[in-house]
Amino acid sequence: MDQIAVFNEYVRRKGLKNTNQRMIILETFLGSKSHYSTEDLYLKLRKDHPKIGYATVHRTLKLFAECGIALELNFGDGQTRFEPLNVDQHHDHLVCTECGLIIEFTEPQIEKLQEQVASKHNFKIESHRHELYGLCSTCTHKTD
Amino acid sequence: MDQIAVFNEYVRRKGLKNTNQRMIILETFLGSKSHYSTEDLYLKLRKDHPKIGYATVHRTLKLFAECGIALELNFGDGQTRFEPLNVDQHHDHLVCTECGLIIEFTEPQIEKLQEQVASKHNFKIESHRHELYGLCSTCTHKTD
DNA sequence: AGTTTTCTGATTGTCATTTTCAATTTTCCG
DNA sequence: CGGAAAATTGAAAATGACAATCAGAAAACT
Repeated sequence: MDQIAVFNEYVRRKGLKNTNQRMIILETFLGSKSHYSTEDLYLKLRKDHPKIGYATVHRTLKLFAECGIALELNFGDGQTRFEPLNVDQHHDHLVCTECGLIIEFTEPQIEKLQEQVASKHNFKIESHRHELYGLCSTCTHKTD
Repeated sequence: MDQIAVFNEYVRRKGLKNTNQRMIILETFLGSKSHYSTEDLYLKLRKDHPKIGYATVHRTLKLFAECGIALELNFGDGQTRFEPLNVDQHHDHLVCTECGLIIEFTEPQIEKLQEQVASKHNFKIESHRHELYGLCSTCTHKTD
């Protein structure tokens, strides 16, 4: 079941409606590897679909997060970002504090250790977030 | 060197001033295990020190973060929290999405794996953040 | 003590996000 | 199909956390 199917299923189950705007937003959202803020996606959409409002983009992104096909990211810069989420393949992030580059990584061993930590505290993990902040290889070698 | 000393040192080095308000805020901040938002700390302070303004609390917390005796936390609920930081002992967080309980944990092996991930990408870690969200033992057993 | 510099606190500004509401669109059912 | 009911849209305004402003107060320096 792909993301579009998940979304349609969610819409049906919740008695929501399937609109043109939502489909356009979903397709644009999925068709990129980026980590979009509402602003980013709104601006990108505006080129081809100038009628779609900011509020709609924002509400739709929240909806994506709600139904599990998008993940809300917050790198502490005051902008919530959303990334397309593939249920099977979770990943975490390396964030360059200099240039903003975002690298994704997975480390199954860390995931496993997390589970151990959680069970030690009788804690049931629903989600997690793991971000490493620092300098990417390019910025490390820059002379400021 | 304890946090108060670190702060005083920082103030001296930067040519800042050592005011009553800052000392009161620092003591109150250190004297609790909590993870304060500006609002939280402001309200707590107001009981004994109603003259201290919100802006001062906010600026002072930022100052603490700047000089390294506090850590800014962002659990994605739109509120930045600050926690007293002991330089020697880093820890991460388990956050209960139901009741807001925050448990601290440390896992040296995870730290080590992080370093490996970073070096794989020629990335130089400056800081990181690792949070596990889910249900604490109490909330797991609640019947909603 | 006097001067200079920083700090304080009330207020205002800013910016991302959320809500509002009238008009529109979709879905459902006859 | 057609029309009612319900949800959605988009522009605009509201909200809320955080940051900046500024005149008066306090601290540091001489």
